[in-house]
Amino acid sequence: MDSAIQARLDDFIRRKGLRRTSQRDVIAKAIFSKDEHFTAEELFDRVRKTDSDTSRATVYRTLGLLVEADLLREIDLGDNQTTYDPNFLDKPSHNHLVCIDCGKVVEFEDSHLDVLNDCVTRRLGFKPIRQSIKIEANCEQLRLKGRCPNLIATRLTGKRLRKKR
Amino acid sequence: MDSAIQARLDDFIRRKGLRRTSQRDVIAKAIFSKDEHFTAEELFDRVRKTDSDTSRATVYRTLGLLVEADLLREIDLGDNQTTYDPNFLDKPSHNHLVCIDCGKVVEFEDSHLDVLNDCVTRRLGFKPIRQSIKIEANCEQLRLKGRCPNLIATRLTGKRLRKKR
DNA sequence: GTTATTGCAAATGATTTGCACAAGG
DNA sequence: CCTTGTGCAAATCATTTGCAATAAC
Repeated sequence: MDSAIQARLDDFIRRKGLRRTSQRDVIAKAIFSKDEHFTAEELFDRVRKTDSDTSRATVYRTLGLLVEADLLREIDLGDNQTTYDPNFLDKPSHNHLVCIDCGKVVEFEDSHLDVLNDCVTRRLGFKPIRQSIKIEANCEQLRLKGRCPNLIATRLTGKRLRKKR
Repeated sequence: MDSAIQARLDDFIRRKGLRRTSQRDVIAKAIFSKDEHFTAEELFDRVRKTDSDTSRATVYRTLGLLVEADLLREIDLGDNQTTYDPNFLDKPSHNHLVCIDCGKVVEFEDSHLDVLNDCVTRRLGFKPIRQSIKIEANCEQLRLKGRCPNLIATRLTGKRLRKKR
């Protein structure tokens, strides 16, 4: 994990009068050693594999902490659980495209979108704080080539495909 | 309720080999007599007040039906429940601005955003299906005048303010 | 030593579902 | 009639919480 992130976390913990614990370290490391999106449950599995006996409750609590510290952002991908995105530190205003066919999530940035969002918001008499754009789309790979490598992987694991419960 | 909507619903029901029931009529009327966003629970209350003894389960099931018929759209306003928006028939590509201070939701349309979304999606090699832009913002009313009429109403009812559960 | 943190299991809250009965076509 | 729809209560599922035990500082 980037030491800059560790520093920001330490800082946040100190300013809040909280405590640095082994569980929090383990969780933060598990998160920021990748740039993948994840759900609480996925993170819990990852943490469990790595080492400790950190509990599910602590994972949830730490996630809340990291979101508050703005090291992590909650995003909504349309399944019914919160997805966490660790990439806002590097790309502060990216957005998400979700493939309806295979569930793949693509991040993108477009400064034009930012500008327009800003304009719209001010025009309506508000001060913009945060925007989230989610585009749902169909896979061109699938349409053109009749198959999509990601689709197969997704179907195998059952992960991340819209689960209309 | 608009007879065009009734017609579309009838059509959908017939094509699917389903049945027109009094409950479905009551629920559809409750929804489309207003242009307000609502949650399942709010709709259930509304329906209960109007007349029948329609059950919560039927409300949920009918909501699913109407979404499938594309007469209604699910949107995510950041509280932890699905909000339903009946205004996509009139404004097929509007988006939502949510005031962080008072919870007010403002609908807006901006053709530039549509165009850009479309470009971005194609650039990434996908076929755009649906986009949802949610802008979170601060109330200018509150900042400039020190008060916001909507805030007071919201606090009184406790409805629709972000409920970080 | 205090006070924050953790793990556990039980609680929550929105939504879904199984089933026996009721009602469209 | 035959099948779909409904109400009810119980079940789910992600997430939160109360509480006694544990660990930071």
